[in-house]
This record gives sequence, C-alpha cells and structure tokens, in this order.
Amino acid sequence: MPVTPIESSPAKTQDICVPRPISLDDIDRHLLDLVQDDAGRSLYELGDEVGLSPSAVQRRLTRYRTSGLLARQIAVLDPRVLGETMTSVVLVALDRESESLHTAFRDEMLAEPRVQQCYGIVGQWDYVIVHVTAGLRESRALSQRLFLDHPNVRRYETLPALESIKVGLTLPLRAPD
Amino acid sequence: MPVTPIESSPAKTQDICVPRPISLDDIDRHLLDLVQDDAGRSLYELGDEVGLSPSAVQRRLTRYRTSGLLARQIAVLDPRVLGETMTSVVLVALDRESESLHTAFRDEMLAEPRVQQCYGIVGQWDYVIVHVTAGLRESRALSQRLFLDHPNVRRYETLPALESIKVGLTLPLRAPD
DNA sequence: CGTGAAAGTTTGATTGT
DNA sequence: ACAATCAAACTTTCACG
Repeated sequence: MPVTPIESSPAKTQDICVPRPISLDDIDRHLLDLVQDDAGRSLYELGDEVGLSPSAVQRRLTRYRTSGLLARQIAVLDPRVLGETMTSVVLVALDRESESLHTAFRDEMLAEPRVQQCYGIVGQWDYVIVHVTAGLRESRALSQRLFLDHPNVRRYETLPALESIKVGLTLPLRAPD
Repeated sequence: MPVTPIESSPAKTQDICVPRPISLDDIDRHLLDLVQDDAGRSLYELGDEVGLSPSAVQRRLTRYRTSGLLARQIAVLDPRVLGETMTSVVLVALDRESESLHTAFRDEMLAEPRVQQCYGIVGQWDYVIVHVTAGLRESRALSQRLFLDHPNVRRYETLPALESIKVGLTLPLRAPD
C-alpha cells in the first residue's frame, strides 16, 4: 500500500517564512527558561537542575539551535555603569503607505546602533522605536535626525523613559492547553 | 602633610544606585561589541579578533563582570519557532501620583512573564509596556487583566505589533568625545 | 538516555615588558 | 599596570551501549 509522502513534500512558502512550531516537553521548557535567564551555565549544571545527563542536555540544546528556536547567545550590559544613559520610546507615523518608503525607513532603523528596538504596529502610528542615547540632548538630536529631518515621517512623538523597570527578551513558554 | 582621604571615604548613596562610570579603551569597546552580538565565542577567538591573548581577554571580561557592566549572558529565542506569537506595545496612565500605587503596578509588571519590558516615562502616559502573547485574543485578555481590571489605571492604549523589525538589548558604546 | 574518552576551553600562577 | 605563556581543571563533543 503506497504511503502518502507527507514528510517529503516540497516546502511551502509558509514553511520558509514561518518555521513549523517545534514541540516542547516540560524539560524543554524548564531548560529554555534556565538559559533564557542565564546562558553561562555548564551542561553539567543544567543537567543537574532538570534531572538529565550533560549529553542529554546538549542534544536538546543542539535541537533548539538547529530548529532556529535558540537564535543566539548574547552578553547584556548594564547601562548605568556606562555613565549617563537614556532610553526613549518614539511613536512614528509615515506619510504615505508605499512599500519602498517603509523599506527605506526600516533599513535606517536597522543601521542606527542607538536604535535598540523597532516594531511595526497597527493603528494611528506606524512604528514604535526604542532608542538609547547619552542623555536628553543626544536623544532629541537623534530623534530629530531620524524623524524630523526625514521627508516621509508625517509625525512623531518622543516619550523619554525615566526608569527601566523591566528590560529583557525573555519569551513566555506556555504549556500547550 | 595630611592627605584628604578621597579614596577611602564611605560610599555615598549615589555610588550604590548609580555605579561610577567605568573607563573603556578601544579594545574594550571592540570586545564588548563582539560579546553583545555573540557571547558564545571562545577567549581564543575573541583574542584573535581584538589582537590579544586569551588570558588578556579573560582579564578584561572579568573586569566588566566585577564592575557590573557585563550584567549577564542570556539565550535569545526566536518567537516564530514557537508558533503563533504576538508582541504588543501598551501605553498606560495611572490614576493618581501616589508612590505606593506605582510600586504595586511595577511589581505586577515584574511578576508577569508575558511582560517583556516596562519603562516609566514622562508626559501624558506613565508607562510603556511590551508584552508577548500567543495571539490577538490572549493579548487583549492580558491587557484587560493587567490594565482594564486594574483600579488604578486611568487609561491605556494597546498598539499591536505586526512586525518585529529590530529587537535587541545592544547598547551603543560611544567613544569619549 | 547515559557513559566515558578525546578535543577544546577556561583559569590562574608565573614571568616578562 | 598590563600582556603572554603554559599547565591544570573544567567543559563540550561524540561514538557507543
């Protein structure tokens, strides 16, 4: 009896843009929570915490990496130790809804090191930007250069952050309902 | 002649809340840029890139850690591999300006794992929150639980993110003027 | 999944500039 | 004060049970 070749069927566009969700058990979620908080632990330590041998932990981490779930490992700096450092949130609306216009705007955000985050949103604003500078003066100068002097920015509003209450990239790992 | 005991004077409050800015040379900034982007490299690789021996690199990294500049090392996950994942930016204004009210609000944000970031801002809004959920439904449910049902939230506005154009915690390491 | 041996990495003492 | 070298300790890797 011929078997329907589900597994070997050519990749659909969706598989490339949005990878197939990986399935995770309780140990996977425990491990991922641990490394999201501190990626500096040894396989031995991690195995100890989740009740697995170092090589079983390694096999799982390798699986997360090859699936693309574990994208990278980064060092997080404390801005307070760098001296005056200010974070600002900026809401931006562009002029027209042309595709190439938005692409150009995105490329500028990607190229500017002081832009830490940029989200495309729906509603009366088009983008939310988080940028980091050495104080109010530089913050205003950067917003002016990026947004005021930009011909396609219709309007923007800068919300200077007094305080960073919670900052991270941790994703919640929901158990399947 | 008696020496003014500047170095041995007791720590001021400011020294505890805002640590003294660390001084960085070109190699420090190069190293920190490298580990902010990828903390998985070996001391040998890092040394190769900046032109130093592994142990010289290690001594510098240790210095960043003990000064608190290098706060931690984390694994970054790609939300697309987890299936439906949605990021929303929420602007929140609280009712009154009481200290304990704000503290309670902050503690809630710190306790909720789906709240990824929270900044205290100035202007017509008090806080900007970034939260991550499994879709529009959960996003609205979370905003409702955190903000609508909260007696002290005067008003809030949710900006659903269609696209995460740039996401990171990288700090710009400006050279001293 | 666990074990264990080989390869690679980090650590710290020592010496030199 | 800071860098390089080297050997010991630890960590990661991977073939096998």
